[in-house]
Amino acid sequence: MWRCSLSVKISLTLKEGKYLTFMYRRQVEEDKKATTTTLAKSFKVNPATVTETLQKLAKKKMVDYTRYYGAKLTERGIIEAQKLLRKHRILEVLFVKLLNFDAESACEEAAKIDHYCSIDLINAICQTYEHPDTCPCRKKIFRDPTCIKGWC
Amino acid sequence: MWRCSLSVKISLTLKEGKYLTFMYRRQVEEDKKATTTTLAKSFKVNPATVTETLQKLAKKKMVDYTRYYGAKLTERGIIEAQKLLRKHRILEVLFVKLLNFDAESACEEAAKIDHYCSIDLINAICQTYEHPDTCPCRKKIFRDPTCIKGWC
DNA sequence: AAGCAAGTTTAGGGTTAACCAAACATTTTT
DNA sequence: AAAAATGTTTGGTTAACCCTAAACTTGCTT
Repeated sequence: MWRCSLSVKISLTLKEGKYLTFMYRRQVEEDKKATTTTLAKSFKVNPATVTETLQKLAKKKMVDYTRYYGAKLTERGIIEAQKLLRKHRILEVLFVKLLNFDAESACEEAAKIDHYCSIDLINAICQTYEHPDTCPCRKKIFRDPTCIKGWC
Repeated sequence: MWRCSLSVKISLTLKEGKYLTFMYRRQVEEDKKATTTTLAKSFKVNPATVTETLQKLAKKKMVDYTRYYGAKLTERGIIEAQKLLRKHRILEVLFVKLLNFDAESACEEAAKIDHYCSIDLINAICQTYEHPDTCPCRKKIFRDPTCIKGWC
């Protein structure tokens, strides 16, 4: 949830968020393109559904979408994806460190709730675990400037 | 998510779950009735919406609903409400003990995600905190028979 | 360069979960 | 027994998902 220059609140639906993080992993972390078909297979939906969601994300300025070519995350899209991935990965850290979950279960459980967790909650966990910079499977956890390290 | 005798999966929507726990607190913990108006005010919705939801809960055998009289949780409704309240309160324990949240913030954060948390996750937290029997505001946390205490 | 296959989009739907307003029905209160 | 309060029905709306089938691009192949 953020505001653009004209103070219009824009928020992402659950699936939109999932698409964004999926695209981020592909585009930024793996330098591969996420095609309509890739997304469709991955989310087990009809390609038409992917196109629809991509167009919605384009309306929200999260991706640059070109018909038949594909979609690329915008600056905003990248920021949102990083926020979501941060939530996801901080939760994974919690589940592994506190509950001794293996990385895979941690990921599954995190995926169920990451979208619904507030930033405050995530920041509190982040602080408790001393601002970890990687998740259990070594992927990067992005910094949130409002989540400040204690000055000790 | 459970099955009735004919193996038909029945699950509760987010709001249905919220109604159930609200009614439980009223009916069982406070011995007051939850009227349509009470629910409508509490959830800030039109009374018509409450009636609709109550009827859906009745179809799912979670409440006994009588027009103009009101609704009472059934045995199943009580069980479901207890499961949900258990999730909610275990999360509260986590947030207070691990993150030093105050009881109120813990409740708010728990409310955002309790519905989406799996039983496995909740049980793991429950075990980590040694099967607490009360939440931060002293309300009862119900036992889940599948959440076994370590035999040490 | 033309044609075809693979991939993608459009068009037109469908479902479910939440809502609401207004008219109507029932209780309760006075 | 009216009036007031409360509850329900009716007939919508919106948003988030999803789908099939037909039409369209694009790029590859010959």
